[in-house]
Amino acid sequence: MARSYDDSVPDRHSLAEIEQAMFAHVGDLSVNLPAANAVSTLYRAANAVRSHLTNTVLRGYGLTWTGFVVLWVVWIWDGLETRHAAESAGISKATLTGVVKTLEGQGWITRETSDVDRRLVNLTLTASGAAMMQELYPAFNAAEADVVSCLSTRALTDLTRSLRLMVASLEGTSLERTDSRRHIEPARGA
Amino acid sequence: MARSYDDSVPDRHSLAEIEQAMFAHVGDLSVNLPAANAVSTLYRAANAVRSHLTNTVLRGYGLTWTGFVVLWVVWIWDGLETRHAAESAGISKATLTGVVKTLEGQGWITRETSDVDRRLVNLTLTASGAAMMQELYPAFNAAEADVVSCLSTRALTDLTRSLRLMVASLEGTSLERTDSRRHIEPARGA
DNA sequence: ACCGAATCATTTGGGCCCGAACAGTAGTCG
DNA sequence: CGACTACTGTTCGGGCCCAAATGATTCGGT
Repeated sequence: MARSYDDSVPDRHSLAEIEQAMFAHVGDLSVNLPAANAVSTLYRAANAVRSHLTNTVLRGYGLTWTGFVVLWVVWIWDGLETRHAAESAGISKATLTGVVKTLEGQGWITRETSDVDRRLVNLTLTASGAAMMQELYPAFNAAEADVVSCLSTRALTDLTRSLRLMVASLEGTSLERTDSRRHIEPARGA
Repeated sequence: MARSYDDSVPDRHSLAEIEQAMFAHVGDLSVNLPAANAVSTLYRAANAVRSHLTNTVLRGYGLTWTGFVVLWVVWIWDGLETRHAAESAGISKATLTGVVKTLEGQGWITRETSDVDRRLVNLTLTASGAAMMQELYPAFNAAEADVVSCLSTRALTDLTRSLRLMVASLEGTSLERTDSRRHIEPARGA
C-alpha cells in the first residue's frame, strides 16, 4: 500500500467523535441524536442489504434489485396490472414503465393491454421467466436468511415490527390524499 | 370517484394471503418467511423515510436526499476529501463526482485539488452552504424525530442496534478486499 | 533517477428513480 | 348524446447510481 490509511484526516470516526462534531455545529441542546442515528443507520442498512443481495445473487442472472422485485410480485400473484405491480414493488408507475421495458427486452415478462378496460396493462411472466424465478428465489431467500442471521429470532421480529410501524405511519400520511383512509400495502415478502 | 377502489383484483393483501401465495409458488418447506419479511420491510421503510424527508424538508431547498447527505458530512467535518466523503455518505466515488458537480453548480460547495497530493480533491462548503445547513439541519432533524416518534425509546435503540449489526456483518465481508480488516463507518448521524 | 504498482478522481455507458405533463379510455350526469 | 371528471400507462427531463475503463499522480524499490 502507498500509505497506512490511518494517518491522514478523519477516516475512522467513532460515535463519540461524530457526536462531538455534531454538537460543535448544531448546538448541544436542540439535536435529537437517537433519531438521527436511527434514520441514517436504517438507510445505510437497506442499501447494504440491497447491494449485497444484488452482487451475490442477482448479478448472475443479469437482474437488478428493482427488476427482481417486479418479477417477484408478478410471479407470486400470477400476473398483475401495472398499477398494482408498481404499488406492490414500492416504485412509481413511471419507474415501473422503464423497468418493465427492460424485463420485457430480457424475455422474462410480457405486457398486454386488457380487453375489458383498454387503459389497463396486464403483466405476466413468460415461461422462461417463471422457470427462472423458481430457480432463483430459493437462492435469494437463502441469502436473505444469511443477511439477518446475525440477529436472534426475537430481535428479528422486533425489527420487522418496528419497521412496519414506521412504514404505516409514513405511508398513511404522505401521499394519496384522495382516499383519507389509506390501506397499508406490505410489499413483497410480507 | 369512478370506482370504489376495492372491487377489482388483489390490491389489499393481508399477510396471510401473501404467505399462501408464496407457499403456492415456492413450496412450504424451504422458505424463510421471517427473513423475507424483514428484508422487504427494511427496504420499504428506508425508502418511505427517504421519500418523506425529501418531500417535506429537502425539496424546499432544491436538495435531493443524497445531495443533502453529502453536504452534511462535509459540513460536520469542516471539509473532506472526496474519497472520505463518498465513504461517509455511503455512495461510490463515481456517484459522488456527479453529486458534487450538482452541488457545486448550486453554489453550496467548492472543489479544489490538494497541494500536498495533487490526486486528492478537497470539498468545502461555501459561506452560503454553511449558512443554509445551519438553518436546514434543525428542521431536518425535527423531521427525523417525527418519523421515529411512533417507536418507544427502547424500541428505537433496539432497532438501531440491530441495523448496525447487519451493517457491520455486511460491510465487513462485501467489498474492499484489499484490507482484510475493514473498519465500520457509521455514516452520517451515527 | 527510474519503473512498476497503487491510489486518486473522473468519464463512460446503462439502468433506476420520480414529478409533471400528456393522450387515451371509461364512467357519470345532465 | 355530449361535456366533464377520474383514472390509466406513458413520455420527458433531470438527477442519482455503480462497475469498468481512463488518465493523472504518488510511492516503493532498485
